[in-house]
Amino acid sequence: MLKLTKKVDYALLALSFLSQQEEGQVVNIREVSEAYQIPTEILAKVLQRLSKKGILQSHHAPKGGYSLKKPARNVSILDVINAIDGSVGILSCSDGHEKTCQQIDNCDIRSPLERIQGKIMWLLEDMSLEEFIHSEPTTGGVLHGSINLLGQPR
Amino acid sequence: MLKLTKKVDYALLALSFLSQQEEGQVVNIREVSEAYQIPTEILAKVLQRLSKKGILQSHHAPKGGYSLKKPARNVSILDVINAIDGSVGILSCSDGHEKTCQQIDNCDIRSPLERIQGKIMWLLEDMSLEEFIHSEPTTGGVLHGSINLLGQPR
DNA sequence: TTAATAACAGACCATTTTGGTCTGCGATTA
DNA sequence: TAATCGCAGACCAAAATGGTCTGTTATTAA
Repeated sequence: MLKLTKKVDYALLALSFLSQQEEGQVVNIREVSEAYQIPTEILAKVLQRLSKKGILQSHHAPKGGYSLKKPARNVSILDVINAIDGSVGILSCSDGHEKTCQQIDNCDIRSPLERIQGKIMWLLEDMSLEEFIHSEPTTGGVLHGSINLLGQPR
Repeated sequence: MLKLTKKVDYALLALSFLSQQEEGQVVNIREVSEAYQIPTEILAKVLQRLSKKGILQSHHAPKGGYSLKKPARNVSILDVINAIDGSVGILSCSDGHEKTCQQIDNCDIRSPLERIQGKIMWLLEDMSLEEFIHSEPTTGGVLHGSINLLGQPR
């Protein structure tokens, strides 16, 4: 529920890794997969999609690999999620095939949910890969301690 | 991706329906399921959980049913999601069993993701059921006019 | 007192989504 | 021209989710 897929995790890890490279440096899949213990085959797919969506530049040759196509500043987290998962949508009926939704006729919650969804998307759109990567570490054990991020002002 | 489950949809629909009742009025599962075409058995489970979590009051008798236990103003959307799905967490490794995460040792993205998650949770916590229900309708076609087109169809 | 009503409980199965594997092809360059 | 790398898609396995089935328990009205 509201969870990112592992593929998005892998994408963000790889992008993080690539961002740390020198300008123009290419990195191949194996290097990334070894750095983070990600199965190469699935990482390959992830990077392919990022490349197809214009986030990565691929160098299709020996000594080739991938590099960022745009500055990390110009890539949003939403871009990454969209590239990998298709699209973000908290509504379970927002798959473009609304006919399948039994509740569509008298659905009281659609527009409120759209508002929430809009906020989430704005939030994801608003954070660039650069900002994401240089995010200050939070203090350890946050997640299992108490989710004290809750009260944190934005 | 980042999608709410149908059970949460059902919960929100039911809560919306219950909010529209007069004070003290109880509604049984069948009435709700007919109003929205939701299978009664699964709706039963959803309402049971809401009741167990203190969001609904159950009346276990003939002519019984459910009613809101607290004013809609005092129930957040996050409360509802937590009641139904357990907990919200965008991290795929945040299940309390981190040992299973291969990337934990050199994970560059954990704390940034925690920040995003915190923001999302704040947003969900900040919206009450009352606000949710009385949300202004968005102009038609928002979903398909813009949001949905951001990613490729699957 | 008892039968009807409605919630409670959990095992169970089906479907969908996701993660991951396997196989082969295509581009580039040393 | 062979080695290295990405590209592509079929395919399978595992997990999450949606939904069904069977039965139990509490309350009330007849």
